[in-house]
Amino acid sequence: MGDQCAAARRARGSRKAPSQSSAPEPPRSHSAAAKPPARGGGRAGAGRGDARPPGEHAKAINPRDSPSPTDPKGATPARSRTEKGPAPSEMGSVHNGKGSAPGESNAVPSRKGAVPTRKDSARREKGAVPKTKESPARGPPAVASYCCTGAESSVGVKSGGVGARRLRDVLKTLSLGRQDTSEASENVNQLIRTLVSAIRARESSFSSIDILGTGSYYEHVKISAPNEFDIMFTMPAPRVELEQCDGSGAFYYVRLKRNPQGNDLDKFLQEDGTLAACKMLFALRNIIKEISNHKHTGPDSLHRAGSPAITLRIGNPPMEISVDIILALEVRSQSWPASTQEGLKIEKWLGSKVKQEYKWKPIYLVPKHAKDGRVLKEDTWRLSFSHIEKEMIKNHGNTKTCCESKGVKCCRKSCLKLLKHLLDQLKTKDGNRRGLDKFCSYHAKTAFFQACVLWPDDKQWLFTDLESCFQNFLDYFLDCLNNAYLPHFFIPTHNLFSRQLIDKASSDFLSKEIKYEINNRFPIFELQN
DNA sequence: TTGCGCTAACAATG
DNA sequence: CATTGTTAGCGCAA
Repeated sequence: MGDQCAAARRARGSRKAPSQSSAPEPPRSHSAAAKPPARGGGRAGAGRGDARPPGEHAKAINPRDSPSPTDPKGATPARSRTEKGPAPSEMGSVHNGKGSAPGESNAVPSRKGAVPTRKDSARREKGAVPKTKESPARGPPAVASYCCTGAESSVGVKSGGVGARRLRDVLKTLSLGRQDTSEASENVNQLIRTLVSAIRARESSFSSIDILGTGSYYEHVKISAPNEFDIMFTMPAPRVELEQCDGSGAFYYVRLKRNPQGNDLDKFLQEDGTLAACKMLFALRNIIKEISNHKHTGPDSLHRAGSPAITLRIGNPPMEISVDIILALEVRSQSWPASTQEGLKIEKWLGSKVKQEYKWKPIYLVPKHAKDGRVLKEDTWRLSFSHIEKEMIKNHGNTKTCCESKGVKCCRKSCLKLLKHLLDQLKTKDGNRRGLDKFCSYHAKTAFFQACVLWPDDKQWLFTDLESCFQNFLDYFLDCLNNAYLPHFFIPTHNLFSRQLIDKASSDFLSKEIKYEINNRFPIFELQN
């Protein structure tokens, strides 16, 4: 999926010289307790004293724990920016969202929701970095934010400093063009409307499917180009019984509760009474294939084994769009499975009321093979919470007015976009080698939600603190990698970074690459896509 | 089913 | 940098 896109455009350089700037230590600090970190970020350094958080912090800068500062030139400066480099990107990963992981869950570290906290990070990687406040880690005055190069000056640059400015410039290049979006959405909507009406007419079992846009485009966090659309075809299901089929708590066998008069799904039942995911997917795929006949790519490229999606491609290369159709059973009026019990810990962030409302919503089941060791179990279904994820991203503030025209703008979505972009670029650069192909945008999204819980307050995500917030977010992501622990947001026992899913080598490699980017002010962001 | 009102996000303007 | 106009998506009601 994914790919380049037209985009190469934009990007121009022009940014001011690096000057110094520095932000007075970004507040990164929040220990798990979440203190208000951010603030301060760039803006004036005013009393740094106060701004700094308690905890450790210090790392304010870049030298973060990375073992090697990689930074060659000592402190600094100036980086050459290559302004133009090709580089297609896009995380191709939209891949199947969550990975499939069998039961794993390996040890879930005890820190439950808490998450690592930067102390953890500090300590891993040799204790080297001191992190106490005044003594920043490595010698140099580290100061100043990663953005600034050695110079210390802490003078604040207004809004954040050079680093912040660069990040904002990067964000700008990630935004979707209006014209492209307009054309893409029209084509996609047209396609979907056609498909749905044909499917409804052609197969009575599918007569009540409905459309639910999910994924980054509909969450407004799509980056670079409107070239990937995820659309669920939801199908109301009668009451069902779920039988967990592995230890992850994400995969299930589905049985219909007795229903005297039968129902639309009967034809997809197997002898043991379970609902055959494969059969349903197959039926859907056939209809889609007939309808979209030849027009879109060849038939068999439609569906990747094990993936819940049927992928259609429309348009031509410069602006090719991939549309993922995902069949989903909608189960309502049933409480969520036990494995979700400890998940969705959003009380402090969005509030218990909101949580309760979410819990009343249906859950979805998408056809996806569970992998047990090396055995593929077919006809299993995976829980999907795409609708809630979309809702949370849309309504992401601790206060009601977050990001409203009248309210204060936060940088949550920006941070997520930047992380996605970073992963995309790294994958592109390394050609998905060294295991980077195992990472997908769902990891970024999950880490994002966890970070929102870790730092629930809007004040911890002020847009003016973009730079330090992004730093903190990356630190958290690195912690997850290093601890091999990134719990699924709704199913905490499902560890997306378990060693079974992501081997140590892959995770160490990604971790190293990210640290390098951090320490060198994200040279990879200079590449154009 | 259609249309209205609202929001988020672009894009142009100054 | 703030303002304003435009568009897509979405929920709601006629």
